[in-house]
This record gives sequence, C-alpha cells and structure tokens, in this order.
Amino acid sequence: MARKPADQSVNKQDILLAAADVLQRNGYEATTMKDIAAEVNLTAASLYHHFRNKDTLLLAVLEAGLEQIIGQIEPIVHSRLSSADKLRQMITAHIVSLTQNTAVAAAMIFEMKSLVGGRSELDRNGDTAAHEEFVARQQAVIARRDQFEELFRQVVREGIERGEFRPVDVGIFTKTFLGAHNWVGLWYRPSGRLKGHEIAELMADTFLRALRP
Amino acid sequence: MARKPADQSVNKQDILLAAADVLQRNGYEATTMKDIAAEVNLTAASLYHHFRNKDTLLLAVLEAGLEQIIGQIEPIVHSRLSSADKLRQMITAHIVSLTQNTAVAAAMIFEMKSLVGGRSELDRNGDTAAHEEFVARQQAVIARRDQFEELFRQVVREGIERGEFRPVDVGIFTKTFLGAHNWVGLWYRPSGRLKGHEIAELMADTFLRALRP
Amino acid sequence: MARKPADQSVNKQDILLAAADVLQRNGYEATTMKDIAAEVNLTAASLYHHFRNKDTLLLAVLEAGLEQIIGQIEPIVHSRLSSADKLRQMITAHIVSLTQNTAVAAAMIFEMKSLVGGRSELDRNGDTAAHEEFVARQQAVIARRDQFEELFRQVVREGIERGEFRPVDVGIFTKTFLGAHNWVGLWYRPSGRLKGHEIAELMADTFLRALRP
Amino acid sequence: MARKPADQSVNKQDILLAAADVLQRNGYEATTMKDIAAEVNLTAASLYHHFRNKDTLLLAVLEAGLEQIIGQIEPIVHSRLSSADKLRQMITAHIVSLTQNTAVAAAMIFEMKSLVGGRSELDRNGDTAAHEEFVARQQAVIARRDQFEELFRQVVREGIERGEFRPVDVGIFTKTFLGAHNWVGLWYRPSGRLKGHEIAELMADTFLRALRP
DNA sequence: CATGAATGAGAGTTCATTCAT
DNA sequence: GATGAATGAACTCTCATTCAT
Repeated sequence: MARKPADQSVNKQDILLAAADVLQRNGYEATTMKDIAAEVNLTAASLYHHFRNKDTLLLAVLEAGLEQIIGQIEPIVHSRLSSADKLRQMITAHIVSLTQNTAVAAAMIFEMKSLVGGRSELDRNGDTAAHEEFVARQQAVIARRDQFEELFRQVVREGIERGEFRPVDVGIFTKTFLGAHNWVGLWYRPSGRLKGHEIAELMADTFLRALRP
Repeated sequence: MARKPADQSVNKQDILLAAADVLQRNGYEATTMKDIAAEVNLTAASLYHHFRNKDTLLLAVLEAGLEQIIGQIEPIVHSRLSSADKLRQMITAHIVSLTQNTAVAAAMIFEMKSLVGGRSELDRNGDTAAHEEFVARQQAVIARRDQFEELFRQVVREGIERGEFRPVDVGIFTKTFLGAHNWVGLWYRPSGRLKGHEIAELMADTFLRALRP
Repeated sequence: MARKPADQSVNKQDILLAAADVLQRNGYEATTMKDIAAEVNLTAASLYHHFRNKDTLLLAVLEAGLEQIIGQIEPIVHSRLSSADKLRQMITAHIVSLTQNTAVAAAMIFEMKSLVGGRSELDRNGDTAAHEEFVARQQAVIARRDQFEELFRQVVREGIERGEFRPVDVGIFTKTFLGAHNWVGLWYRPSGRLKGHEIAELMADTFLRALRP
Repeated sequence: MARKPADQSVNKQDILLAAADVLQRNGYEATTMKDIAAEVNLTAASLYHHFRNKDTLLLAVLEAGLEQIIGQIEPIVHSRLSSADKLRQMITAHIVSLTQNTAVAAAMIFEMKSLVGGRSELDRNGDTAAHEEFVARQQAVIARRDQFEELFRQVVREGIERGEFRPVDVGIFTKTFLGAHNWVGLWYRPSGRLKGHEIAELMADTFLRALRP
C-alpha cells in the first residue's frame, strides 16, 4: 500500500492522494489519521505538519477532487457540441473519474454528508479565526458541489430548450443520473467484467435514451 | 426523540426501529450504542440484554429492512402484470420505502459496505463459535441483498425476453437505477419540493423510457 | 497514595478530594486525568462517568473548596466580635485551612488564573448548551472568589469605621495579607518547624499590628 | 508580540527575555518552545542552537531573573541606611521589579515549584553527564533563591538587633511579606488603579508598621 | 544559524463491552 | 431486565526533540 519509500519526504499532494484513497475505502468516520499516515509511510503525528487537523485535511481532499472533476466537465459544457454530445461526454468523464481516478473524486461526493454536519476540531480549541476560515472553506466546498451539479442541470436544460431533449424535471433527472454515477464508486471493482468507460457508455445510453423527445 | 415512555418495557422490535433511525441519521460508524439506547429510553448496557453486541444489532436492522422491502417487491415480480408495470411498481415501492419508511430501509443498503469490511468484536474476543454464527448471518444478509437485486434483474430480463424492453446490459442497467434510488435516501428531505411517490414516478418514467425498444 | 481499596466503587466526593490533592501538588496544567484516577485506583476513562471532562472536574474542586472556606469565614464576619478579633479568627481559619485541609482549599485560589483564561473542552465539541453551563459555573466561581475576598475587605473597612484600625487602602491591604496566606500554601510542609495555627498566629499579629491606629 | 524584526539575528539574551515574557503570561507547563520561538521570530527547532532543551532554557530565565533582582537588592543590604530604610527600599525594588520589569522577575519565583519537581529530558535520555550538570545548576538556582530570601531575613534580623524593629519570628515574617509581594505578580494589571511603586509604598508601610517596637 | 520534516510519548476523550447489584 | 461503574482500546492532537539540508 505504501506509496512512498521510507527515506523520502512527503508533500501535501502525496498526503491528499493517500487520504482520498483511504477515504474511499473506509468512509469518512472510519478514516483515521493513522491510516492515512501509514499510506505515506509516516506517523499520524507527522500529518499535523502539513494539515492543521483531520477535518482540514479531508476538506482539502474534497476541494482537490472537486476542482479536478469540475476542470474536466466545465470545458465540455461551454463547447459547441450538441447537448446530447455534451451530456454523453460529461457522463463519461464523471464515471471514468469515479472509477479510474477513483482516489480523488469518488470519496468526495460520497462523504459530503459527513462534512456538512460535523463540527471542526478548530472549533474546539477556541481558535476562532482558524475555525471561521474552516467554516468558510467548508461552505465554499458545498457551494462548489452545487456548481458542479448545476453544470449538469445546465446542459439538460439547454437540451430541452434546443428541442434535443424531451421536457423533464431537470432537478430530479439530474439527481437521478448523478446518483447512478456516484453509486458506481461504491460497487466498481477494477477486476470486474466491465471497465469504467464501458460502464459510462452504457449509462450514457440509458440516460440519453430517456431524454429523447 | 425517545419513542417509548420511560415506564414501559422495550422489546427487540423497538430497538431495531430506533437503531434504524439513528443509523440513517448518523451513518454506521457514527452510530453509538448510547445513541440507540437513548432513543428507547435505555442505557447502553441494557441493549446487551437484547443483542449480543453492536454488530449483531445492526445486522438485525439490515435483516429486518431487507425482509421488509423484499416482502413488498417479491409479490410484484410474481404477479401477472406486464414487465413494464412490474418495474414501475417496484421502483415506486423501493423509492417510497427509502423516503417514507426511511428508518428501516435506507440505512440498510447505504451502510452495507461498513458491515462487510469490518471485523466483529466477537472475532477479537476469541469467541469463535459466536463469531462464526455472526459471519454466517452476515453472509446471509449479503446473499439476501443479492437476491433483492436479482428480483429487479429478473424483471428487466423478462421484459427483454418478452420484447417489452430493448436489450440492455441487465446487470449495469439494474445497478444504474438502484444507484439512483439509493442516492435518493441521501438527499431526500420531507420538506422538499416533491414527495417520495412523485420522485418515484419521475424516475420510473426515466428508466422505462430508457428501456423502450 | 491510593485512598481507596481497589474493590470499592468510588463517588464524586472521593474524586474531588483526590483531584484537589493532585492539583495542589502539581498545579493546574501538570495535573492529568491519569494522575487523578490513580489516586482513587481508577483508570482515566472511568473518571468520565463522574465528570464530563477535566475542566468540569477541576471546576468542581474549586467550587467545593471555595464553599468550604467561605462557610468557615462568613459566620465570623457576621458575629458580634470586635473587628480585630474577627480578622484574627478569619486569618487563622484561612491559613489553617490552607495548611491542614490543604487538599481542598489551597489548590483552588492558586490556580484560578489558569481557569479564567482557558477554553473548555465542551466548547470544542460543539455542545453549546453544556459549554454555556460551564461558562456560567466558571463565572460563578470567579464571582464567589470575589465575594470571599470581599468578606475580608468588609471587616477591614468596618474596623476602620469603628476606629479600631487606622485608615488603610482597603483593597491593597487585603490583597497583601491574602497574598501572604496563599503563599503559605506553597511553602508549607507538615514536617516544618511550625504548625499551621502557629504560622497563622504570627501572621495575624503582623497584620493586626499594621492596622493599629 | 514579536520583539525582533525578522531579518536580524537573535542572541541568547533576546530569547531569555522572550521566554520570561511567555513564562509569566502562561506559566511553566503551558509555555511551549513554539511560543517562545514565535516571540523572537524563530522556529522551535532554532531554539536548540541556543539552549540544550526547554528545561535548560527556562532555568536560564530563572538564573537571569534572580541575578537581576539580587543585583538590585544586595547593595541596599550593604549600605549604611537604617534597617527600616533598607527594608523599605528593598520592598519597593522587589515589587516594582515584579510589576514593571515583570518579564524577568515575576515568572521566576512563581514557577520555581515546577522546576524543582520535574524530571529533565536529559535524565530520560540517559545523557547522564549533561543531566548532572543540569541538576547542579538547578540546585544552584534554588540555593541562590535562598540567598535572595536571606538578604531580606538579614535586614529584618539586623533591625531587631539594632532595636529598630520589634522581635519577630524572622523566617515567618520574611515569608509573609515575600508572599505578599509575589502575589502582586499575579493580580497586578498595568491598567489598574495604582502603579507598582504606589503599591510598593503601601505594602512597605504595612510591614514597617508591623515591625515597630 | 536556521528550518522543515519527522517522531515518540503522552494527554484528553470516546466507545463498545462486562459485571455486580 | 435494567443500570451504574469500570475498563481497554483506539483516536485526535500537542509537544519537546532530532536531523538532514
């Protein structure tokens, strides 16, 4: 599992990747600092040189994951493709990211729930400034996730307006296929019958057919 | 929150319901015996009169939830309806169960992951006999979940054979809509714009259209 | 050191006494839950059955100590003695309490500084209600300490008004002898040349002479 | 808070002053190497170029503080003043030092307790030679503090012999006023009603009156 | 000199679990 | 049945300290 030889120093990126990995395997609550540290051949204490605390670390994982997937999706939205082609490409990008680049993207969405409810460790220490910064970042991540979802809604809406898609409840329809995607992150095994891009294609077929006028 | 007055004795059913509730609110890892106990006006220690340990209790929640939803789905599968009508009814039953009867059904599937990976306390304590029984029940639950999923696959397959549905990858298609369903359990709020049965209808539309020949 | 045989259960009082002991020996910051627990033959974890957390426990120590010493001092203030006799008795009571009944009273005042500045553990957990209760109790203790000091100021003021004492700066004079008292708690050793009541008598002489018109 | 611009190199003196400051603000146990380092714009690691370890650093603070106050007191003791005038000047010097020059002197005495009891890191690491040197310095500081106290006792004793003062228990009397002084360090606030020299004058009045034959 | 990275030790705290009453 | 008391294990986080650069 260890991704780094013991005699090299580790940077934030390494830790984020490792954390994303553990996060996806174990879920938010079950992920311990020790687990993450082990993944990069460090002790738990060492992680605190790079991140103030567990919540901040995991927040950084979500931020990175979100930016990465949005970075892939956004250009498609603004391209000159047909709405159908856009949606197909976006679905593929999302699912492939969830299966292949698993580490960073999947964990993110699945555990967003945990993030929202919890209280930060900073809160506990009375470091109000730091705590407020954390809350701000947390809300920023939630807002960013909404923007991510909005990108999909936008394309669905556009397709309907252009007459490419039948009129559907945009919100529900989007949540429907995003739910299907995210779930892939839970059952996908690299050793399975189909690869990520094959699954993506099948799912894209499903949802594009469902949108036919 | 407490569902029982303090002066009444509590039975397994009460505890299972309470546990399902807490489970759905907090997730597997974040659910404590104390939380569950509080819900039925007991102390954590008292729960051990009814269940051997936490894992067993939560396993029982899953068993009950699974049996309940399967109990709803199975008659539909064996009815004389068209495959399309069967699927529509099954989808509705599942989603409504996940939103309305939330407590028992939703928690179950979402947290199944936690169950599978973990080691039981019994294992650690060397109580081999008990542990083996636990593992057996655990595997039974997993098998039962597969049977649950198979019920959906069966109807899809049947619809294809009957020519009602276009030929699709049955496994992926089924996972697609089950994923979409399960995800509903995460974002659904009773106060939201649409009720469970409305969401169910929209989702059923989506997937039935996607199956049109 | 252990005050309780291992086979008896322990109550809050036992813990408070033990904690006061440790507190006086080690000071606020250096006092660990483990130290306190060891004193009553428990593990640190067990202390959490009796007190929410360390701060609450130590606050309870201060409360108990304050109430005890105020309980001794107050009747003297309201008695019909001359101001000089009152002050002599109060000084004696205070110093004897600080030396003899050391455990409960001495620790209290000496470490109040730490108390005021710190943030409570409850604060950290977002248990706002509990945290507010803690803050309230904390402020109550500080207020009570001020009342304690006021009892002494009152007698000095009264003595001046009655003409028994020369006019002095009441605030500074009171802080002067209370400082001298508290310091006793730091250097007093039961094995020393003089006992508590002897020291008390000498100190009372000093301060009463200083007050002679 | 930082006392040095970031682009200047730092010497032992700077560190000692900074440490004394932090020490007085936070107390011995709550003072961290990082706190001290921050005060002089260094990292904790850098402090180890100047001092072997935390205990040694803090010991040096005490040494410096002690020497400074003794340096102020001693000439007074050996002057040709009356005992009363000597004592008044010594009391003033001590209290003013504790309030004004706060940083170095107050911390020292207040925390001496911590010093005596603790075990040094050196001890734990088996560096016996270094540890022995540390213990020697530690004992030297304690001895020096006794000499400091002895300076006061000496003047009291002298005053009694000269007939300027009434006969008192020299040890207790000295501890009485030194206790009162030290306590000032705990409650004094520069923003308070009285300045250090005013407090000093009032306290000197008190103790000199108490010594009148 | 100075520092970033790393760590072992230990603190406070939580939690599932046991047991005597 | 139910509970209060107790505990071991595990977790987050802090801190003094070391070392290569």
